[in-house]
Amino acid sequence: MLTKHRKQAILATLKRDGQVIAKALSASFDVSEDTIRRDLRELASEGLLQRVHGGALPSSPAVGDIVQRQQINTVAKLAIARKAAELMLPGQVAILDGGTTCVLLARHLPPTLEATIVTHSPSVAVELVNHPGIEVVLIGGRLFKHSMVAVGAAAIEAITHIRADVYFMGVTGIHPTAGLSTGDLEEAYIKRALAARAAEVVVLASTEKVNAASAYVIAEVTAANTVVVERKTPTTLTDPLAALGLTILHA
Amino acid sequence: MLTKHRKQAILATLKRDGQVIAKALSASFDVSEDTIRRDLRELASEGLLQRVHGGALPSSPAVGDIVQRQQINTVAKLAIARKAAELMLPGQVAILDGGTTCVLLARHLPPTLEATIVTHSPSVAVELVNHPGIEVVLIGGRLFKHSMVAVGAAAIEAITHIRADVYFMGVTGIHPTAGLSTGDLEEAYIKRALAARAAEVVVLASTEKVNAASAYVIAEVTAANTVVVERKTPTTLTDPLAALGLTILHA
DNA sequence: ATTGACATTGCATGATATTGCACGATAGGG
DNA sequence: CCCTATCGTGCAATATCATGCAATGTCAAT
Repeated sequence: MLTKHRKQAILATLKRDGQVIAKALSASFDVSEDTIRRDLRELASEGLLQRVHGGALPSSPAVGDIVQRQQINTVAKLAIARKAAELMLPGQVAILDGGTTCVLLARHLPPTLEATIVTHSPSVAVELVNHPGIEVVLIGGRLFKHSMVAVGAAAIEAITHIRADVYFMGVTGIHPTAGLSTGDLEEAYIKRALAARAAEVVVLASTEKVNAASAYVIAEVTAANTVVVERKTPTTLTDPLAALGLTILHA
Repeated sequence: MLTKHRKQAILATLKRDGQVIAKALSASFDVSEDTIRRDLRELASEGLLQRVHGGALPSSPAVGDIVQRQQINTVAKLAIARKAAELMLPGQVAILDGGTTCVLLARHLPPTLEATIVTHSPSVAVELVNHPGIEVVLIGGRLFKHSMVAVGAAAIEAITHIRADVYFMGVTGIHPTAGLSTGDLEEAYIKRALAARAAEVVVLASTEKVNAASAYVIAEVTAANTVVVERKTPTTLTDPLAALGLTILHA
């Protein structure tokens, strides 16, 4: 058994069980506990796990949780959300996508604003319950857990009964030729349906999304779209989009 | 069991239940109460929880909307929710009402349960996102902010496309002659529609609801209903219902 | 094939962490 | 006010740890 293989196996076990115990590893690999301890120490120094008395734990808590995604790139997302919130006008009907940025947008709507928000995200809905002036319309459907939004035929059907002034869309990629894209097919359908029902589409994206493309295309990048990105080396990153006639707002 | 793992589990339990009891933790982790006390002391010194006699409470009171209502009669509601959670069977399709008790029910579903939950409450939906085995179907519609559930024609229409095995219903009043009632007309319509689409209806109510009546009637009290109430002077309070042939479960 | 540099491993040893128990102090309910 | 459950502390037993060192294995150059 090679050292490297053993370390890989340790990491695999850790990922599977959420923890590893030195004694158990020693037995299963048939090496001394000292060797395991050495392995764990080295893996810990590489940041691949977190050493604790008796074994080890994952260095970063379990992934996949929306709470966690919420914590990455918070500053940029907050800036984008604030900027986008300014675009809402009193009396408008706006569609809010799922995703952390849209939750932040909902949180930062002006407290005195009177408007209607349509959303297929329970998180956004919960966020808006305490806002006195916002009427909330919830789009139902099967809940896609990864991004926590309603998808599927029921959602598509419900969307056809809506007409909105503006749709705040979150995307995974904005690419000059690949267009607007996202990582899930069902979500792409939903976003396309929502975009079709709104007079104006505002895309919210941090600059890391610009020039990136995901598997499922939502729409072409056209002059009709407004993109809100954070202010960050604007010339280099947004030029490809500006060339397409997109309206670009820097947060 | 690693010490750190145990502490994480304590924090998770605390987050889930809103409180932890030293003795119960000692039993569930199979360590001495001293060890638990030490853990709680250390977690408290890190500001992760607040130590109290007999156990611990969250350091910062949970934020959110219905949290305030959630804090009244918590013990009874929690007991009811736990009892009702036991009624769920694998593979079933269940409808969950809005309301704090149903959120608690969602939170206490067995982690290994595989089932489908239909709900018109974004709060319940959000609660279930991290449950690996539960498929969530969201009923859309206009959001009634007071109780934070979807209501209106769109919701009624969506409900007609559902057939469920069981409907866990929250009510404001259970009265021998006035029947099951609630405080909002729209909600009453929704509850009636949901009840019509479920093979079995389980009413969740603390004893204070028994013999009370609100403005809008949902349904008559019939032998077909099961009522879950907390165990509290059962003879005096539930007798009027038992006389009607209701199945009564004491939590 | 041999040699030497280097990595890996297991063991011994002293250090540290964790745990359960004993005992007196304290808090809460009746 | 008393009684009981819970608490905090000191202490001893055990488990786990880090380190040094010697034995063994690996591999490339000769």
